[in-house]
Amino acid sequence: MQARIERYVEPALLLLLSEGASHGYELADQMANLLDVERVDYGNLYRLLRSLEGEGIVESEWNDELPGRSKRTYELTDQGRQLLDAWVTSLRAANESVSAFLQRYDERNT
Amino acid sequence: MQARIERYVEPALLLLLSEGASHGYELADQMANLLDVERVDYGNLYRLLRSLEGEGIVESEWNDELPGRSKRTYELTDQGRQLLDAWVTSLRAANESVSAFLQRYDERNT
DNA sequence: TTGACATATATGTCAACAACATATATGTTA
DNA sequence: TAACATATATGTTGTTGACATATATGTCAA
Repeated sequence: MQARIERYVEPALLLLLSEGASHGYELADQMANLLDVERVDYGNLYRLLRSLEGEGIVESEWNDELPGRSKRTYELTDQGRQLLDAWVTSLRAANESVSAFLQRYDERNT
Repeated sequence: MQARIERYVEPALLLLLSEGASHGYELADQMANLLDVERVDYGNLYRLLRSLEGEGIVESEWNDELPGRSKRTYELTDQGRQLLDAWVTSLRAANESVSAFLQRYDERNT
């Protein structure tokens, strides 16, 4: 039993990319840090990135200039920034709903 | 795109039952009110109730004393109360995670 | 120089969850 | 007696996330 926001990695991804372009492997680290979890699943993250690219939310290109092997670097599109804003609005509403829930619980368990 | 807590109806159900025994059809109304949604899906709610009964989280019995057709009335077990407590702990953590997320977003969008 | 490990990207599989449709029984009321 | 509300229940399906696996390349120590 573990309360979880459905598709939470998606807004986390958008937020991180809104702070600067990055690539999958690095995003996974940043996200684990942001969400305070052990680590996020690489496979699903890469799939999500490709899927978002298909929808015009992010854009990518291979980057060979950094040391190490080639990285596919992603950045947000304008549409992606809009989607992040929509997520934030929605997450605020969800958070208020949960706050109301917890308050109702606490009222009966003082 | 709609931020949603996974299995949110479950803790909502447990909270409502912790405030008093009830039956499925009535719980659906109370829950729509609690979660501030149009309405919850009856089918999935009844299935959830049966499933929770199988796990010893709730107990039920037919109640013919009220007017109208027979109702299967559910109440929480001790195990159910413990599960509610666990949900609350977990929801608090999730809420704090989302709060941190929103704060980080707001910092860059003042 | 090779073996072990970290970095980096990617696909395959599967169970669960929620959305939506449908079925059935019974009570109420116009 | 027809329409509607109450009440419980099962069937079906797409999406999501957990877990497993594959592949390529860079780094570093023995």
